[in-house]
Amino acid sequence: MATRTAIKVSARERLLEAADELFYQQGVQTVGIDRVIEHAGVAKASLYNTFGSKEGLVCAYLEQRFERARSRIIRTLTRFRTPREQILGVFDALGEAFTDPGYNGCAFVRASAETAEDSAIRRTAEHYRSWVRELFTELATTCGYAEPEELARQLLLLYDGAGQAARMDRDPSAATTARGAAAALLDAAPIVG
Amino acid sequence: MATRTAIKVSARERLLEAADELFYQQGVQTVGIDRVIEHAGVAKASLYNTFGSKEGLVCAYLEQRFERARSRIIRTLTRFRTPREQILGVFDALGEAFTDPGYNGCAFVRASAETAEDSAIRRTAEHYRSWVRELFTELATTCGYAEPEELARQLLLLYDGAGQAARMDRDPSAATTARGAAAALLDAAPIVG
DNA sequence: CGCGAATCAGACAGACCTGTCTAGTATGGA
DNA sequence: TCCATACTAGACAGGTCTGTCTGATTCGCG
Repeated sequence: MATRTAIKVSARERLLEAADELFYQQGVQTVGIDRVIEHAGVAKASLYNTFGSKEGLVCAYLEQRFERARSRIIRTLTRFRTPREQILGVFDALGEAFTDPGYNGCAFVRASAETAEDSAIRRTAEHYRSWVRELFTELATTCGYAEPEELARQLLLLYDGAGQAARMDRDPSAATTARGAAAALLDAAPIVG
Repeated sequence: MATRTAIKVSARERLLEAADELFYQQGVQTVGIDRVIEHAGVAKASLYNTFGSKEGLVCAYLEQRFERARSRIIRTLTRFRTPREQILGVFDALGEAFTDPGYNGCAFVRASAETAEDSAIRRTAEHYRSWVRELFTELATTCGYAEPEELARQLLLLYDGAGQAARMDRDPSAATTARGAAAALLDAAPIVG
């Protein structure tokens, strides 16, 4: 092996892990650089050499979250065959995430809420958001619904709302509630032809 | 008149107005005390005499928001007669709020996202949230639905999700989308007896 | 061995934060 | 006229923040 990565974890990886824990639990504004490097056991210079700035670290943290969320959802989708089951499966994946005792809401929504209008952080959050929307749109199109975009928008409302409720009410069953509502919307939506 | 309030606006009112603009647009963590008092044209001592701390000011700002949101919703409800129309009317009131060019998401959600777990700010946000949920529950009960609590939870998901979408996608039509989804849920939900 | 890259430890600058305190000013009512 | 109340202006303390910089140390690799 080239650089014994199995034994010694790189500063980059330790920083990302610490950022994930601290930023997600306590918020990207509340947590300072010093807390992150202390938790990671890494020198401050390493952080600035690797990520350039705090904003760079926050974006890397969000991108890592995005990759994980995406692979979790895609993995769930493979368990179902029909697009209708797959749409509802997205809410199952959400429910899985909610059962994590450390669940603290959608990382992208929260980071965006803490950040100014035109930042790179906002753009990263929007990237995730449009991915979910397009996923719903594709699945709804495959189902043969007459207005897949509008249906996808409705499903996204449930998706967002479930994350909100799970956090603010500390109630993981919000995913089940959202799943039930989604099923009702799918039943009610007009099919093409 | 006792203290000529018509001519000179009190420090308290000016502070609340400045807090509303700055905290809502830019976030309660981002905006510092100095910016608030400068924008209000008020001495720092007046802030601490009136509200005790920054947290006190933030809570007062949120309570003012709560009162305004509540009266806006109640005003909208009086325009409709049946409880079903009133449920959908809540989403009309939401749409009104979204058309404000300064709309920047649900103030309670955002303040909560920026704040630690056990703060008075969180409690104020939860207060608002439970009010909305109870309103939906009462209206759903009056409609005669078999499971008004579950239906109210579903409607709250749409309510939350609409605020989220309106902010992140800068799309006021999220209220219309949510209204349409709510109508579908009302049509699909079982009636008692 | 010796080089170079990665990393560590921590001082430092400069800005901003909340909250306290002193001192001065305006004004309405007794 | 005098006093209480409400307010203004701003210095100050003590802390935290981001980001830079210096110098030492580790370690894989030729």
